[in-house]
Amino acid sequence: MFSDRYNPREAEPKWQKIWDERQTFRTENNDPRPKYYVLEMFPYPSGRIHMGHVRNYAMGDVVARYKRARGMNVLHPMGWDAFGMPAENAAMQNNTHPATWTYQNIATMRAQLKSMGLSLDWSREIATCDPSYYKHQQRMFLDFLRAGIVDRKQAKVNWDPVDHTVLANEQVIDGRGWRSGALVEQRELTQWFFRITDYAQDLLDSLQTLDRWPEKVRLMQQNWIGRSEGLLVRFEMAPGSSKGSALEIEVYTTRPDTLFGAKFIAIAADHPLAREAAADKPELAAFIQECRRVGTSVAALETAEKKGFDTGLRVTHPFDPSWTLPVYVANFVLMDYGTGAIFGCPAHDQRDLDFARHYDLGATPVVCPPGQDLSTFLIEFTAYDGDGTLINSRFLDGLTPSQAQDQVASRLEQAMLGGRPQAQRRVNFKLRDWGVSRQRYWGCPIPIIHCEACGVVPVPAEELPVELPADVTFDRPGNPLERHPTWKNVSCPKCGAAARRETDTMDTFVDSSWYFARFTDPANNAAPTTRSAVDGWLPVDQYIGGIEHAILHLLYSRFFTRAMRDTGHVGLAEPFAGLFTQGMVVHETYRDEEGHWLSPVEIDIETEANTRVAFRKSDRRPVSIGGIEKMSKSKRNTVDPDDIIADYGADTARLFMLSDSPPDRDVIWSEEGVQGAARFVQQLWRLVGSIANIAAPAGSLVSGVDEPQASEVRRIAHRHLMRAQEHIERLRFNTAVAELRKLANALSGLIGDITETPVSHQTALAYREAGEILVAMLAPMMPHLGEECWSRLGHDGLLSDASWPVADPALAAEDTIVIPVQINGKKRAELIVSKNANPATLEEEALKLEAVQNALDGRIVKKVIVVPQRIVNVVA
RNA sequence: GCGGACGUGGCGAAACUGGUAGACGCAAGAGACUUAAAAUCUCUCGGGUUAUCCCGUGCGGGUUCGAUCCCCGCCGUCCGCACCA
Repeated sequence: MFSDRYNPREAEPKWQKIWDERQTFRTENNDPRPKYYVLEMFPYPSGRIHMGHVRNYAMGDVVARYKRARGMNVLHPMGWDAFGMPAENAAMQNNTHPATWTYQNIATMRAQLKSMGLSLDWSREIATCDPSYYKHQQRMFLDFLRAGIVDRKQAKVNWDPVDHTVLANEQVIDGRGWRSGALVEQRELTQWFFRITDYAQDLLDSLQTLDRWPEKVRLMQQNWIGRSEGLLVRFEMAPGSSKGSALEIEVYTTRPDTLFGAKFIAIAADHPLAREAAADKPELAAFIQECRRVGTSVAALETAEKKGFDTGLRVTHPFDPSWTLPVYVANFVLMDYGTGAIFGCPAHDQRDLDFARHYDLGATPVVCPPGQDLSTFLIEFTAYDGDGTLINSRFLDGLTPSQAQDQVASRLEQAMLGGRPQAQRRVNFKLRDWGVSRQRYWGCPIPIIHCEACGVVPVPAEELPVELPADVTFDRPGNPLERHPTWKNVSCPKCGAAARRETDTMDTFVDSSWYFARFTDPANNAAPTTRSAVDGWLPVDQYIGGIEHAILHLLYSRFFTRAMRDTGHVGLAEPFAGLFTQGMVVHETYRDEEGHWLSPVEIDIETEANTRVAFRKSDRRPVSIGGIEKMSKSKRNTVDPDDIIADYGADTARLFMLSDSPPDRDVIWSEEGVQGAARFVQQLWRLVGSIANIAAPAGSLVSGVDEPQASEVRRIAHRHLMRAQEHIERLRFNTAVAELRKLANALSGLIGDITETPVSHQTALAYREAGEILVAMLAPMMPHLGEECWSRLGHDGLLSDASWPVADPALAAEDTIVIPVQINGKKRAELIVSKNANPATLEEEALKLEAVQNALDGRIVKKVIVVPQRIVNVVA
């Protein structure tokens, strides 16, 4: 046969154009078929797509195309997470406007995504930086404000003194601003907050309902929310101790059972009492300053010694008026958890022990481990935090810690101090309210006006959106909105007096917290959502993205959906019914003799004596092959999707991203792997060609006709179809590809065996059916090849409009099966039997086998275990 | 420190719910075709002094007729959180 090669360079643009012209993937809201919403995390328009995008969108597209073929009304939209700092950084560096930069990137990346042949409904495209999007976000901000979900309060934030802006915790590296390198300061600023903590319990409880989420993500969110049950206990100032206003110190503890082991009280450096005590103690004031400076650095926290400063104050033990405890300011106590004060029990908390050893405060054990002799039980270097029996604890002696906790709580709830119960049970969360204020330009303006007389005044709904001014400068650090000559000067909507516009913008995570809802009716100009549309489409049936969003984006979206529900914008709480977190794309790294990183396109790899060696293309100098790492610009181990698509075609790139590695694990990009995928594309093309050559054009298959060859073809086609379906349903794309390869191999083998031509009518029809099954199976992964093959098989319409073949289990079933026969658990023989053979027959047939008798060697059969259709095990 | 995941050929991996370990592929080797190369096709490919046998899923135990899978204890790798009282 003459050259029969599939040419993706011609075919792919052709089919993309046809899909586009016929609006094949446009989705209507009022379609009667069952809905399926598949969504991949939308990209940040950074400039160009990378291989991670290719992997993410290839997976989503398989699901979308598959569900579509199975007769569902599939929503598969795409948009842009378009606000954010890189646009401002680019503006500063290149003197372009953030909007220009962003929209250029969007245009580039849209074209790249289109070249992948994704079945997206582009008519629903949204960009979060578009006023038609953020207008609704501003409206919801005001709805939330009215509903008490938005708060304005003072908070400690990371302040970069060089760039004049607040930084997120992630942007502070070793205590320094990631851009400026300046030491970050802690500042008290008034900021806007979303009251996510009001939803903490529900966000935690509802994790249990997310049974199609990875366990790992649920656990991470659970830990992040960080619920703990404990006790608030107030310690009275010892007589003559208090010089200031405070009469007591309130601590939070989860271990009230260890109260008789208390040796000290420690308060945070920012505790009001610490400040008060520092007023007449310069050394203490200096210590507090020191704590604040070190406070943010993670590295410093790891190594920091437990340090404190004795305030000279003393408090009384709640159960013994004659027992007083010293009060320290300590560097390891956090102001923003619990009450910012603790009681220290050195024997049963390692941090307290470290601290107590430093200041010689003692460590009386009060919980004795099981089996330990209490007279010899000593705490030296390691605190004991396990279970046991209470000792040295007066009325608690002999109880378990949990009994003692309850006992202490009950007693102190009864005891009165200053006219109130001395203690109170309290559930505490690590989760903090979500600070959304950012002193940046390229974000959604917060629609608020500050009036001298009226205070905080919402921008009236009819004046939304509050649009970003276009004429801004980036020649200096800080917020361009703040120094814009006119933008912030407005009159108060309430009293008409001169007022000031809020110049902070929203955290970009707000933008991505509801875009999935907006996709359901992106053209609604009057409201963020159309209830009939959003309630019909949500939840997202399958959400796919990187694990790096396990907490932030996914938790914020869960919160935001609840807030939208409580303000009437949606009718549910959980936006994502199914979540899948895909692995990264990784690649080998290369360095030249000077240690400079080299890109894969700069080198050649050869095999010498069974070892792979690399050379630089330009001068043939040796290159060392390094570890396999996440593709990154700094290590230069990236591969440009455009290059791959130009060289091999989108289908090959997609196929490779889906094969070999399980989708939740990292996939290693390799030239050999891509070539293997490309070979398979060609193999499929040739196979479909062979089938097209023998297939009869008309007539229909008749079941029950005894034509072994036809039955065999149908059997393998239906069997692999069934299995491939299962793999796709479970998002096991690597095994789905394997199933496709098995079918292709089997069909190639059968076709190669054909000696008689022409084949019988039934056999020809069976091949035709098998060919269509093959093409249907490959199409979700390789859609362009799918269409090309479909038309090669003689179809006029689009495969994208055709329905999925119906797998027939009866046709797939085999009449006879091979069953292993074991003796004492070791395989000794095989038994070929009818599929439906009953256990008695199986046992009888197995024992008759010569191999079995030989292996038994005269031993007496004690027992025979028969698992029909699986195994026979002879116990001798 | 706390929490979690993972550990199978030279490599990526597969194995349903405890039932033939290594499917499918990559790399490698041998051969066919070709003037040659590419492409394609055929065969081999966990280990063992070559077998109707033995060993083998990180290591050591256990449960079971039977364990990659379940239980206990180690070792290693990776990830998340991290002074959260």
